[in-house]
Amino acid sequence: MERKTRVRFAPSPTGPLHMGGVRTALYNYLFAKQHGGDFIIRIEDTDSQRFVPGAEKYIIEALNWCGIIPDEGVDADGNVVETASERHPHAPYRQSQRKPIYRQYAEQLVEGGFAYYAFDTAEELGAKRAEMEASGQTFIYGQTTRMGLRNSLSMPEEEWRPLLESRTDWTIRFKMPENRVVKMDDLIRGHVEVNTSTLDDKVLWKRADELPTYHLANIVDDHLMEITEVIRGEEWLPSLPLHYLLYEAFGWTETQPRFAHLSLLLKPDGKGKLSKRDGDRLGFPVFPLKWVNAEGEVSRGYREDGYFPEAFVNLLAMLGWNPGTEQELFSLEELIGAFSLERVIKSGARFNADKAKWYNKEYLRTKSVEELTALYIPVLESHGLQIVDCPACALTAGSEMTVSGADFENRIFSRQYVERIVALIQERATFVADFWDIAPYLFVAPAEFVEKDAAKFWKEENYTLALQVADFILNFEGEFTKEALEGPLEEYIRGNEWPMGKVMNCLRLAMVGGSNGLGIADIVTLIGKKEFAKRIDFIKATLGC
RNA sequence: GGUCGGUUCGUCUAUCGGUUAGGACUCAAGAUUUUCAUUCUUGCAAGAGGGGUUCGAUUCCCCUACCGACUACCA
Repeated sequence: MERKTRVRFAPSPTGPLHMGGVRTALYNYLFAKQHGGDFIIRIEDTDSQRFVPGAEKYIIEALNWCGIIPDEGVDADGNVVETASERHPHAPYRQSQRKPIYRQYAEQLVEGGFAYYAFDTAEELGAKRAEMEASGQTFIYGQTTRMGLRNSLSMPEEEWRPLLESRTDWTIRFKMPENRVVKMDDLIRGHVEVNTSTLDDKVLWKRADELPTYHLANIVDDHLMEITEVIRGEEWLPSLPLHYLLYEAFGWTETQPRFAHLSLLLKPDGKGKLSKRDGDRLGFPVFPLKWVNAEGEVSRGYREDGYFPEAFVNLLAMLGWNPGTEQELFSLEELIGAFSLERVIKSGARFNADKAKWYNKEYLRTKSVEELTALYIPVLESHGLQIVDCPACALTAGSEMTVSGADFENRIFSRQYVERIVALIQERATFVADFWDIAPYLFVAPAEFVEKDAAKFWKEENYTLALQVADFILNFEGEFTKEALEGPLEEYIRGNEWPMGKVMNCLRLAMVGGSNGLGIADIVTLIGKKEFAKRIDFIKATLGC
């Protein structure tokens, strides 16, 4: 019988989700949506020791920012669902709240002869491990050692049975079959075989906190939640044989999900997988959102760094997957249509910060001026400017605001003025925050001049001409727009056979403070004649003429 | 150490045995521009090594090397 596609993302709330985790969630989401199925989020908090407050909320907020919205597991307010309902028949979705479910399944395995009780303390095992490592060997709790350890296989029942009652530190371990070849199929990696003789007896359930370990909880919940495909990180591939064997032991092989193991995200340089430290070291975020840990240590996030969620999702999708065509820009909707596990790359992908920026730049170009302006206004305000709405851009009582909507004196600018600027510099930026660095002089007059540029251009033979050009601009009678001014201005300079570059750069030096920036006609028609004249006066007073 | 996985330009990748091994990012050069940026053009740059199989291997097989994951009462 064809089952409805149901996949899950099952993070452990031990810290912020890093971008590799977001990618795993994304691939799960894309797969689910493409097959018209459900994307479920389940919190795997079976390790009470490593629980980090706030991590769960962070994870959901991060996915939400990316547009990865779960069908199940989280309610409309972004809270993990704690009780079952019609919409959430499989709740709760936090494993700590599913505590009562697991023990019976663990006991079921013991009864079936697939698992056993183990009474060795953590200290005893630690000592054993240290002892064997000292002689260059590796200790594993498994088929070669289990009969020499304290468990319900090695001890007579009358001896271990009372221990079950009197002690609270025992565990249930899986009894790994001997010398069996487990044949597995992975949607990405193909056929894989492993001999069980190299595998150990994993702990499935811990009496101490009455919680299962990952392996048991995972299999039980995936089964109960009717998961059809498990798409997870490569670090789980080595435990896949155990998971196969668990499905078999439970008698659930008929509905066993199919597995797909994703490769890891690697460091941009050197060896190893991408880690939190790489971001700090190389200057890019490793996390989707900013995170502050208990010690007050701050990790930057893509969102706070100015990335658009669409760009972040796009770049993540392309890190380890490609459509087989040369298309690189995909919306989430397009990704849903194009995605396929068959085209997921087997090898690890090295993250490249330059490419990440390129994606953002591409998305920034597609944004509307209105949207970008709304994002830019807070940046301007942080520089001490006031942005007001001024549809007419006309003079208002008590304000020096020019017709162009800029009042340099009082540092007040109209939103419409900002929009004109955004339209001009949009394609020069990678992030909205770059807007300021590209053209601060459109809001604040230069207070000083780049020495090198001033020395190069502010020479008598240049500025005497430039000042005449300035007069031409000031006395320009036509409509004071770039389109109207540009032609006559150029004609005037060329007509006099003056050196265009030198003259223009003199004026640019006065307007900008340096020798690069927008076109002179753009700048002067934006800032207006009054501000233009002020800047000319200022450079004359400062550099002399 | 053992088990499993991986290996095409610096990076992300295409190639389903026959290609001048393609694209993107980065970088460089040129053109355009009043400067800068944009844009356009061009360039640099790759099949880890060794054996097979085959008329022919980047592609299939084996070995070696290297990289990675796992080897917890963590996920």
